[in-house]
Amino acid sequence: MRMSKLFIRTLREDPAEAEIPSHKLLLRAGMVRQVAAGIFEFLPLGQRVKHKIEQIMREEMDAIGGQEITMPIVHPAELWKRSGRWYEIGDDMARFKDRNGRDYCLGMTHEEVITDLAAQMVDSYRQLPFMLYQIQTKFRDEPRPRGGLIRVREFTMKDGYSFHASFEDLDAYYPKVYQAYFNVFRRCGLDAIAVESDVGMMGGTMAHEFMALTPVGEDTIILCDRCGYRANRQVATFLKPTPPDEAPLPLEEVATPGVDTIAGLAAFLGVPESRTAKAIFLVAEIQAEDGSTQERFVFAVVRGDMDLNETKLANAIKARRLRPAHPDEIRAIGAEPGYGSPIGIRRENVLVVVDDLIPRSPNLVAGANKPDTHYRNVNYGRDFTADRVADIVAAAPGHACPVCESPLRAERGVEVGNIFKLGTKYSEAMGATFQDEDGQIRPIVMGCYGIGSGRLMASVIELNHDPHGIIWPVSIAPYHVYLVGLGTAKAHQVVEAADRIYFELTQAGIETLYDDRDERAGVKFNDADLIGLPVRLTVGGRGLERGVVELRNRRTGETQEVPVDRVIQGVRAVLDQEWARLRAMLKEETL
RNA sequence: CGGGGAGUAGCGCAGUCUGGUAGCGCACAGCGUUUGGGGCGCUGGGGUCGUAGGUUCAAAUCCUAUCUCCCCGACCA
Repeated sequence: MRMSKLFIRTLREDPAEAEIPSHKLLLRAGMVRQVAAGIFEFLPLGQRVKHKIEQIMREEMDAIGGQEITMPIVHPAELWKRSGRWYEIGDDMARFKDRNGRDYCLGMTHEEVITDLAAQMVDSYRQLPFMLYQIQTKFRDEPRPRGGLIRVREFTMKDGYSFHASFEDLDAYYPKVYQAYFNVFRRCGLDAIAVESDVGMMGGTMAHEFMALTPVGEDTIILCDRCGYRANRQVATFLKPTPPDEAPLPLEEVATPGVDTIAGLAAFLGVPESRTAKAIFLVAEIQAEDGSTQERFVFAVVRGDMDLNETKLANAIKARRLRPAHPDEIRAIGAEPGYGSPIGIRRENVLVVVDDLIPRSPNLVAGANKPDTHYRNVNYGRDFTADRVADIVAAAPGHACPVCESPLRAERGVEVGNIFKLGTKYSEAMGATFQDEDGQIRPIVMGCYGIGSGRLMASVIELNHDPHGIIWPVSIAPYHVYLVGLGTAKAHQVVEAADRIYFELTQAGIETLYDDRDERAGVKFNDADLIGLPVRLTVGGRGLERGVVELRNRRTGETQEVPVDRVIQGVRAVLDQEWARLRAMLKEETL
C-alpha cells in the first residue's frame, strides 16, 4: 500500500478528548474515529489490525472444534422475554419497535438467540457436543463509555457457545477453551492473565476473566506473587486475621460528638480501626421463590478496617440488585446514619448480614443508633445477632493469601475476555433439550466464551507503546514493513530504488506500507514510529551511494544496514525474530 | 444518575470577565526554496463561534433553555 493513497490522516497533537495512551495513539495514528460517545469507525489501518485479531480468534476457535456462524444484531423481544432478561435488564438494552409495533432490541449478547437455535436444531445426545461462535457487533447502551476503545457501546465481540450433554462434558471442554483463550491473547502479543471471576447473575458454576494488567483497567485484581493465587476483587478471598482472645466486657455507651466516620471514631477513642464495626445500609432487590422480586432493607456489618464487597454480599443474599439506602429509610428502621449498629433496631423487614469475622471479634466499638453516640464492648451473640453470617468484605493489598498466607497484591486490569460455565439456565428457559441414551429429555448444558476485539486491540497498545507511538506485535500489525522512500523528484534514482524495493517486497508477499509521499524525512519517520509497524526500511540517497538501505526494528530500536540486493532476506530475518518472540510466549496452561 | 470540565476552521487553542464586523499554530491548495527525525518564505481557501430563543443600535461575548463530548463516581448480564 502506498501511503500517498492510504485513507489516513495522522495527528501531531493528542486530541483533547483522549486521556489514555491507547485512545490517543489510535486517534493520532488514524486507526479509528469517534462518531458518538462509545461509537467508533475503524479506518483502513485500524480495520486491518482488527481483522488480524479476529482471524487469530477464528483459528483458535476452529482448532477446538468451533464452527463460525452469524446471528442477527436485531433480536425479537420474544426471545428475551422467554429468558426473562427482557424484564431484568435496564437501560443498557437498546429497544425499539418495528413499523407494526412489535418489540425488538439490539443484541447485547447472544445467549437467547443461540439457545433458541440449539432448541430447534438439537434433538439427540448424538448431536452433542458442539461449539458455535460468531464475530459480530454488539450494542450495550453503557451509562458511561470511556477510554476510547476500552469501554464502548457498540463493539465487535467474538462470542462462542458450547453445548453439552452433561456437566462432565462441559467440564472436560472448558479447559480447552481456557487454553485457546491464552493462545489468542499471546498470539496477539498480549500477556493476559486468567482470574477467577464472579458467576453471579449469569447463574453459572465457574467463570474466568482474562485480564490485561494495566493501570487504565477498570477492574481490580488481587494476586499472590508467591503461590500464584489470582482473582477479581469481586470474588477474591483472603485469610482473615485472628481477633484477640478476650472475655466480653459489659456494654458501655460513650458520647462521640460529631464523630461519624470510622477513622474519626478510632482516633477519638484511641482504638485501632480493627476494633470497630461499621454498618452499611443498602436496599436489595431479592427474587423470591415464586419469581417475584421484593425490596428488602439490608443491614451489613463489617469490621471497621475492612471494606464491604457488594458482589459478595449480593451473592450471599441472592440479591439481584443493591443500592445505597436513603437516610429516611435508615431512620425508619430505627438506625442512625453514621452511628448505626444492629443493636436495638426494628428487625421486621431488615436482613442483617454480618461478615464472618464479626462473631469472632470481641468487644467492638459500634454505633448506638442515636446521634453522637457509640457503644463500647459490643459482642455478637450477646448484643445482636444476624440473619446471615458470610464473607462479605473485600480483599485488599496486604491481606493474607487464602492459599499460602503471603501478603496479597492488587493490580488494575482490563477484562479482554471471559469464559463461563453457563449450565442449563438458558437451555431450560428457552426449551433447548435433548433426548439422552435412556430416552430422557434433558436440558443442554452450555458454556459461553467472549472476547472483545476492539478492547483487545486497545489493550495491546496500552502494553506496547513508547513516547513515539504504537509498537505493534508482528501478528496484528496492519502491515509488516514501513518503507520510507526519501527520494524526491530531483533524486529520481532514489525514488526508482524505493519503487523497486517496494515491488520486490510485495512480490515476496511481505505486507508493506510504502511512504512515497513528498514529505521530509522527519515527517515520514515520525509517522512510521506513530503507526508502529515492526520493521522500518529506509531508502535514501546516502545509503544508496554505498549500496545499502537501513533496516530498523520498531520494538528494539536495533538498526542495521543491508545491501540493496539483500533487502528481502534482511526484512525476513527481523520479522522472523519478531514471530519467534511471539511463539515463545505460547505455553500450556492447566486449569 | 451525582459531581467536575469543555463545545470557536480537519486538529490543538486564544478571544468571552469588560458586547463593537473572528484570530493564532498545525494541517490543506499554489509557487519558490529545502531534503536522513515534524524546515523556510510568499500567496490562498476554509468557521451562520453546538443549537434555539431573548436582551441590545450591535452578541462568540450578557440572559434563558436545550443538545453534545470528556473526566471522576454510581453502574457494567
